[in-house]
Amino acid sequence: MTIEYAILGLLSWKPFSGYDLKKIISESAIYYWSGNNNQIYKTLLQLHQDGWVSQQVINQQFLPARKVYSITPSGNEALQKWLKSLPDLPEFRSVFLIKLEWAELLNDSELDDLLEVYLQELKDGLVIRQEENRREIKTGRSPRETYLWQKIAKKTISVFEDEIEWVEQMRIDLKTIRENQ
Amino acid sequence: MTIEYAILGLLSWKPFSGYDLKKIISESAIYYWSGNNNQIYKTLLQLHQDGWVSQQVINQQFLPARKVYSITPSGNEALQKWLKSLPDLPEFRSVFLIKLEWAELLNDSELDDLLEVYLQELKDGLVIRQEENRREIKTGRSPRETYLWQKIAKKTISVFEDEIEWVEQMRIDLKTIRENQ
DNA sequence: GTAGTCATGTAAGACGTTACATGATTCT
DNA sequence: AGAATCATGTAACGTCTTACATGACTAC
Repeated sequence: MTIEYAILGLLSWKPFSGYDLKKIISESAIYYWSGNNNQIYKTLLQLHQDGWVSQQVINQQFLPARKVYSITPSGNEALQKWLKSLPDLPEFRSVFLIKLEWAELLNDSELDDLLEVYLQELKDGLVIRQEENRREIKTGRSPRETYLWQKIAKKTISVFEDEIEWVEQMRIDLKTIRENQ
Repeated sequence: MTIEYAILGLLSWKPFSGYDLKKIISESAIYYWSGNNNQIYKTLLQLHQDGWVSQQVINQQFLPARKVYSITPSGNEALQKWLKSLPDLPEFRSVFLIKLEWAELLNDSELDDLLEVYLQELKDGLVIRQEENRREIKTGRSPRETYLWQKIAKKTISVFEDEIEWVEQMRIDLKTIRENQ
């Protein structure tokens, strides 16, 4: 389970409640999970049972009690071990690519429509990601960390920028192919 | 279920057996599923029940019977409808990015090791993808399709190339950050 | 009064992977 | 002798999402 370590990593930075984590995970592009309650609250229970996090219940006047989790020394050890473990290759999952593969079943204008709609979605998605990054210009605990965090942020937007460029080039090329027929 | 349509798309190209599909899906980068038996054989059963594919049993001398599936007119209709439907945004899932976010817990040489190992994995992965593309230089049924198929193939390798470049730039930058301290 | 935020949690189901099971042939 | 290929399928399990459930406060 990698969400286990994703949460552990966040708690190594600051203590958070399940509710906080849910927000972070559902709003950040690098955390590719939906950020649903079930997964987060169950994972926190698991982490607590493993002794990797400790829980502090904070009662509130008119609101439900907050359960704030902090990383423990053994949790930190587990996180370190994971950080040093063999990294996984990234996965680029594009259902659009699968659609494109069978685009021969579409006529020229249908394909154009598909590309246009996709392009618009990408551009909207890019704006959302750019706003997400602007909202939190995170300063790290060291120049090295600040650099890495900026590099991560830039990566999430460059994936979209590259995809937009790729589609735009495709539209140009398709026009040329049609003219040469 | 998108694997349903992924299989339907392949069958719109040529008839295939479950065994054939398993191979294609597990070896191709754009089909991001593992290509396990369970999923494929169950999906084919489903597609057959829906009347989207037809089955032809081919008995063989010393080998188990092959069940070859072909797309039906209603399957083709369903596929067309799917092709024209709203495309999903691509997902870039990188566990490495989550690791990098907490790399502050590693010292300089540990981070260097992580980057080096990751880079090596990426380079190995790139070679595998390049070989995959070289194995089948697919010619489409039209210049348009040939172009699209090449564009898809190039995309699967450019994702890796971009990632390699990104990591290499990071190594250079990290060296500079250390020297300026 | 309707929707959103804060805050927890559970139930049901969809989706995906690993591993098991069979059995003959062919390659090293 | 052992492993790989061809070819089907099932069982068990892990992961992930959607939807349900509660309840007070706040903003429009």
